[in-house]
Amino acid sequence: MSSSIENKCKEKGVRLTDQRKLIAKVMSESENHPDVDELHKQVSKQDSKISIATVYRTVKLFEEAGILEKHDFKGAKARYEKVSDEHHDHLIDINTGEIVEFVNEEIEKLQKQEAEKHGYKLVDHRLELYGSKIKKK
Amino acid sequence: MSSSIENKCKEKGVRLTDQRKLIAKVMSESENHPDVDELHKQVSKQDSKISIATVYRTVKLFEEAGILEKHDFKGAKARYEKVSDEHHDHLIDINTGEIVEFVNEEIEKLQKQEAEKHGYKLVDHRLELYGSKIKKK
DNA sequence: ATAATTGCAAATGCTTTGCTTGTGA
DNA sequence: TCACAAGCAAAGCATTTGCAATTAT
Repeated sequence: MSSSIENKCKEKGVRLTDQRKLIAKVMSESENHPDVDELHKQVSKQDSKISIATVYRTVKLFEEAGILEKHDFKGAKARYEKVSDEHHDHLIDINTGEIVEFVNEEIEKLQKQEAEKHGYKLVDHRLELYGSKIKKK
Repeated sequence: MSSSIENKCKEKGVRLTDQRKLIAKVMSESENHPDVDELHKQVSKQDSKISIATVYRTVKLFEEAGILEKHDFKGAKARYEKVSDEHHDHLIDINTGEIVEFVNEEIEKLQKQEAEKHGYKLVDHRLELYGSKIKKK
């Protein structure tokens, strides 16, 4: 069966090679925003010949096609996730690197207002929260 | 006379060399969040022998001493600004790279709440707005 | 005096690219 | 078929680092 990302490739007319199908599959199933190295490690399990250059080229291609989203979190390598229907921001665990996704309409609205206040149309934004787990007693 | 950053260096026991004094002076007077290359270009006007490596080492040192703040805005090289008394976030003009600083207590509060909602103590955050100027008619 | 700092060039880490061979539509 | 993609190694870019010479305290 074809992965959700593979389907998006078909919709967008992105040519499907074995390598791309594999990367699409791994990213479709991934829940943890892998970086390129991790992704390469994963796909290598199924195709030991796949080159890291191909992984780089593919994530870039998918990003430009609006299929993957790239994140440059503080002090870390670029990480990728599949684009989802609704926008969300990220809360990053500074101890484990674990990521929690969240949606906060109130903040979204205030951002737009803030930009307008300065005479700007809000085109894009980046909101990242960095925190440490509060331990339960 | 000594610049504001130079004074901070004295307070924090950071050894002052001619190169550091110069970088301190330029950054103290700078209003536009320069990247390392721009900064190197500026200081080179007064000391043509200063090395880019020294500029890199110095901004890093100043950052670790809490004197400068580093920003990795989307798709650009690292830019630096002097640490100011009150925290602020940034609105970046996607056409010119110009930066508008803003403070929004409401958003700050909501960020803290959002983190807590997920069981995290908010330790740090990054909020960047990217926009384009609305032209007046 | 002497531990820290500089300048230089080489090394690094991540990412991109040129080129030749291979392949999907 | 044949424009496009893959693999490899080399190149690119921002940044860091080893080392010998220099300097601040």
